[in-house]
Amino acid sequence: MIAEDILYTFGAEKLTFSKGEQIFSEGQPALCYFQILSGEVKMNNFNDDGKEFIQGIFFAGQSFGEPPLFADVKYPAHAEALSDAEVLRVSKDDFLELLKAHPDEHLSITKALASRLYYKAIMAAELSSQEPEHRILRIIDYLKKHVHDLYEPFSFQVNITRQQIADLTGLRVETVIRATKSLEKKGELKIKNRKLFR
Amino acid sequence: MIAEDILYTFGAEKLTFSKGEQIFSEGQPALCYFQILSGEVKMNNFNDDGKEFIQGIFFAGQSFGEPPLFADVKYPAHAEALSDAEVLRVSKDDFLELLKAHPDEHLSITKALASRLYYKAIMAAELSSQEPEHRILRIIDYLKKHVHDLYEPFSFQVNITRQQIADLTGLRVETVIRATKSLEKKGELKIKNRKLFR
DNA sequence: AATTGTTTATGACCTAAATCATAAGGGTTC
DNA sequence: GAACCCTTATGATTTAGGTCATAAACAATT
Repeated sequence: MIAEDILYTFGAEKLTFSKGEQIFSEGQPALCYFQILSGEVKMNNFNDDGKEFIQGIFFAGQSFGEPPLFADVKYPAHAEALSDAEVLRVSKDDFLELLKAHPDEHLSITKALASRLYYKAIMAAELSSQEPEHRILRIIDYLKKHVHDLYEPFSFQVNITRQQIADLTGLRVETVIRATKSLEKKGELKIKNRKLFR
Repeated sequence: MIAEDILYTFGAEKLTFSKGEQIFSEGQPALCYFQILSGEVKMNNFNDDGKEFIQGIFFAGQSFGEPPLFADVKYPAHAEALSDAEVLRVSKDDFLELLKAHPDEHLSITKALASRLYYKAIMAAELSSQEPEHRILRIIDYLKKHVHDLYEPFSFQVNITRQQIADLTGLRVETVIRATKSLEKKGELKIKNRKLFR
């Protein structure tokens, strides 16, 4: 996350997207840096039979879609506004100039990439083999700890749907519903009128 | 990948590991930057029932295990020498000094992180749902294109075992063996005395 | 208040991949 | 060259999770 005023001095434009709107698409060349001012953005893929996989959900203050700027590849996923959202956009060239001019901001981008890589590494190991219940607890714990900074037991009300959990873990809704019930029985989760707590 | 001489000016030590030796372990705090001079290194996890998942395989010239240096978290996986290997090691503090002093090297690290993130994003979508045959072709294509820079059909002799493919994809050896046979029938792979070609 | 759509819920059934067992080929070491 | 181990191979069986169908709870919109 880069300080707003710096972004503006490097030609940032403020864009607004309404809920459900596409920000960029899988396969497009990466031309811009994006940073969220307000709202939420998800990055996702669809496999051959239309099933969605959510790569990640991003919140105000976070940037997204930078890796292809550095790696010179096409976007590996779509980006879509999950709610009405305001986003700052900086062209690739300006962005690279900015990093040169502000080493401390460069470092903060590197840190953001590193922590996403950390999350992906954990999820990869998890997705590869573990049972549904493990996978579900892992994203919930990730959201709780790394996104919402909560640590008290059951202090976190899961604010995404069972369907979104399914799309983040590669499971099916029904499986998520059954697994969360089973997790409730085991005391790992609480369910208060349909809302999950962890 | 950072120029060797620069690493030495920042206190790099050359370490040698023999095949199978552990370089660091999951859960340890990340204290050093590592870059491979010769040999191969894999990063891996083991799940509750002992099944291995290979996060990635790294070759001469590549660095590994940097994300936790930036993200201030513990190692999410083990690192083990796949062959006898020589590795340069720089302490975290020296490494961060190095990045400050050499913005261009910092950028190359950022690029390395970005391209790994790209790979992880693709594999995550793949792992989440696709059938075994898809998954297998994806890592093979990744190795062919991004690691060995080959593009001619069947020019790439897959140099990892069926077991390692299984550990990279989260499948079982038997499934990999059956799927590769089926892929050969479909003309996607060739198998010449047990070796896979793509 | 009625309508429509989304989210959660549950049961029945089916299928693909894991599991288990067993073996043969090839490489390495003593 | 015997012993050992790893890799590839194949068949039989099991099972977890996907698939399909159906519905109730709730939210949003008219």
